[in-house]
Amino acid sequence: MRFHHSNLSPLVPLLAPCTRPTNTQREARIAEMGRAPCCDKANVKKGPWSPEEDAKLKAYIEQHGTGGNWIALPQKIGLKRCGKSCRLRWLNYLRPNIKHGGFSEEEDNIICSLYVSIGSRWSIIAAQLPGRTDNDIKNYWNTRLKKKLLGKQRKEQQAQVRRVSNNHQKQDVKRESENLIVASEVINLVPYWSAEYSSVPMPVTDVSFQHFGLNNQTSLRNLMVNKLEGVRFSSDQQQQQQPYTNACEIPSLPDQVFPTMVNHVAVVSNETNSVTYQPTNIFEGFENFPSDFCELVCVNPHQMDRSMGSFNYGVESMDVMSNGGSTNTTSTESTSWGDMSSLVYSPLVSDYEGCRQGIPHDVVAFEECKYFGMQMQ
DNA sequence: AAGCTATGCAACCGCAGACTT
DNA sequence: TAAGTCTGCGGTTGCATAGCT
Repeated sequence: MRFHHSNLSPLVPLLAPCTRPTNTQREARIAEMGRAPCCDKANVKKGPWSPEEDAKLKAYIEQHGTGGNWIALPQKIGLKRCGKSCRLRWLNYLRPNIKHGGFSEEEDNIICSLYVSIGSRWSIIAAQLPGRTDNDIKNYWNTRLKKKLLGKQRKEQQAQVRRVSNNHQKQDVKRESENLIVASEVINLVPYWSAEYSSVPMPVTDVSFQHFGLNNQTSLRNLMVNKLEGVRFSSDQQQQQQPYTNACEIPSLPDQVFPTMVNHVAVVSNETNSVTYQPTNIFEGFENFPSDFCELVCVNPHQMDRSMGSFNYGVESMDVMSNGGSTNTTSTESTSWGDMSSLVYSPLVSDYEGCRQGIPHDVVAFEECKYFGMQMQ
């Protein structure tokens, strides 16, 4: 266990008298007992970096490396900066081969495609774009790309509303709305690993990506179904106990799979804390489901991700109950990305820090891909 | 030219998880 | 195994500047 004297305020004796502590004393005690601040905030400089600071940091890291300890780094160099600040400056600005601005159409598509698939996991997205930082991509998405896509999305929706208004049969409206999902700009993005983007290196893993993109209705449906399926919505108990260890094992889902999700819901009584099951249509209240979903996917995929997450939690509770109240180990799998340790590394990683100290980002992406039920070969 | 608003981007913050002792 | 420490991530903030009135 490491002990930093700097964490202890010299003003506070270790055996303080039992009087009401001042704020300073309280903070010092907290520092003693719990998590220490990463740096002495009173003595660190904040704000933009000067060229001199940049030069010092760059020169030191190029010569000695980070030493695996960002906290100690600024002291060694003589910088009055927080270690985290140094790390950020290096990763986002000073390290070699960083590209700033000037995102190409190709990069736009990659970002959008991945955002739709995995949400705001910028580090994973950045790992697929050599020279780009997660911060850069995040900023680019928030300031430009999102607006760009929203503009296109609105046009699509307006055109679609006109088409749908001519269709009076409910069934047809539903089918049409589903097509809207697929037709929307975001969904139709060509998957970045397709041959069309030949200049972008294909991820090389044991399992190569083939159909990650949501470029057809089946993929989209599978995305949703598998996300739900992944939390054992199916009545197939055998399948419930067998998490997919390989995306190849994800069964192709029959067209009738949606009706199986119209099932039962756990109702918790506030008074007795008992749980009962009531038959329900889980899409109740989602009469506009397809278009709602489209909006989530196209306008705020991250929100969709969270929405699906709440689905997960709801379903997990069913899982627990269906086991007679015993904890079900599989429920963890449905909320985490699972154990990735057995998966292989891919050479397709950004070069810095040995892929951020060995985190196989594209493997994470693969896991997520698997999680979302994307098809792979 | 001055003031206001919108935009872009660098940097900060807090949290979670991994690692270490 | 528990608790301290460090790193990395995503969300947010604040400043500089461009564009508009």
